[in-house]
Formats: sequence, C-alpha cells, structure tokens
Amino acid sequence: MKGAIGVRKGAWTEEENVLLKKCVEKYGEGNWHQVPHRAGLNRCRKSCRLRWLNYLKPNIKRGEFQEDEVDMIIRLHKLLGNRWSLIAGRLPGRTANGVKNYWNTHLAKRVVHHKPKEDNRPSKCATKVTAIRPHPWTFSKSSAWFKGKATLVASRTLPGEYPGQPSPLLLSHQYKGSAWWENLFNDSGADEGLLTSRSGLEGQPDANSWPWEFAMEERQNGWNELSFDADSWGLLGASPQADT
DNA sequence: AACCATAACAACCGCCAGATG
DNA sequence: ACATCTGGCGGTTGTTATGGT
Repeated sequence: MKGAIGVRKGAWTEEENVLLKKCVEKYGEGNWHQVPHRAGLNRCRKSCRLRWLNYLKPNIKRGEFQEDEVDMIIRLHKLLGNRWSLIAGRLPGRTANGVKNYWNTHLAKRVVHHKPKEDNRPSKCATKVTAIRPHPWTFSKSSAWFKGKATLVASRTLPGEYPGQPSPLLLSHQYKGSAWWENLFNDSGADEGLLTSRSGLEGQPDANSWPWEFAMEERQNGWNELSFDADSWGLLGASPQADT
C-alpha cells in the first residue's frame, strides 16, 4: 500500500472509533475501500479494517491471557509456527495481533531459554523448535473432497501391546467431504483431546497413550494418502482422559 | 523529581493470494 | 493469459506506560 497523501495516521481518536463503528454496523464488514468515504474518515482502507478487527469488533477479549489460553498458544505455535491468525482463531475473542504481541512480549523469551528437564513430564515452558509447517493441500473442484465422497478418519488406539492384531480403537471421528477441515481444530466432540488446552486435564499424563494416528482414506479408491503420528510431532504434552 | 530502560500494545508497511474483468 | 483490485497476513516500528535507579 502506498501511503496516500493527506491520509491520517497514528492513534485513533474516540470520535474516529465512533464513526467507524457506526459505519460497519450500518453497512456491515467488507468493502473496506468504501469505508473511509462512508464513515467520513480520513484513513486508508487498511487502517479502518485493522482498527475494526483489532479493537472495535464486538466480543474482542482484552486484558490478561488465561493460563489455558497461554497453553493453547504454545501448543498451536509449536504446530503452526507464526500463523497468528490461525492461532487466534482457536482463542475466542482474541485477535491475531493480540496473540502475536503476547507471544513477542511474554512467550518468545521462555522459548529461547528453555532447557530440557530430566523427567518426561510436560513442561509449561515451551522449547524452541523448528515449526512444522503443514504443506498446503490443494484440491481441484472435481476432487472427491468437494463431492463429499472422501472421509477423514481420526482415530486413537488404546495403549499397550496387542500381538497379532491391531490396537483397539478408542475413538474415531469421520468428516465427510470438505467438512473435515472445518472440524480439524475443533476441540468439541469425541476427539477433543487433539490440540485442546491443558485445563481440565489435571493429573499425571499417561505417557503410553499417544499412538494417535490420522489417516485419510478415500473409500472408493482405497488409497491412504496421509497419516501422521501426533506423538512424533510432540503436540500433545498431556494425555486427555480416556473417554468414559 | 528526573532520567533511563524495558514492557506492552497499537498501528503501519510490504507482500501475497484469490477474485474479477 | 494477463492486469488490477481487494482482503488478509506476518513482520516491524512507534508510542505510551511502568518500574528502577
């Protein structure tokens, strides 16, 4: 964005906040290029959008991050790297900018100075890692994913050895078609152990209970294209309680 | 009280990808 | 196929608040 001549910069005044808020409430979000004119603001479209998303939008949560939020940030950052918008998307009311600021001012140092502990208990202190950046998948519109023919199966096997037979399945979840990715990071439902916060998971972690596997299967063709072991990713510092 | 260092957070900038003509 | 527009993202900077000396 080239800086437009005469466009106001810097901190927003209360009057500007009111104008922007009224404009978005009247016309809705989007068409940000029209917002400065509609609102009577001498601001660029990006500035208006940012102000709305980071400050004026309803339900934005401000102030101290709760312990479970911090825990979630650390876990998700381990998984996603600096994908602040994705991380913020899992923290209701938090903005990408807010999460990023919190990380840079509170958590980045903890990451740098961490030393591994002798025992294997999960640490509140995150370790510096090279984030695994999931390679983006692309699907053609004719893909089975968009036709609802493919199924993602998320399963967790019971810990222990079962000679000559596969481990019993503790739980599984299937997502049909394009719906699976919408549920991938949801911590509701049967498989809420994945990426959930540590809150509510008090007690000793079960070190044996991590043969999580994800497998993507296409029923019709019978291929199995994707699988990963959440244990090797080190995503899950503590075990969720087995479903009762 | 004055000064300085640091923390915290708001805002800007440049870039990118998707949509559209 | 290409150019342009738009929304969105992450990195970085600027400003203010706070604490220490």
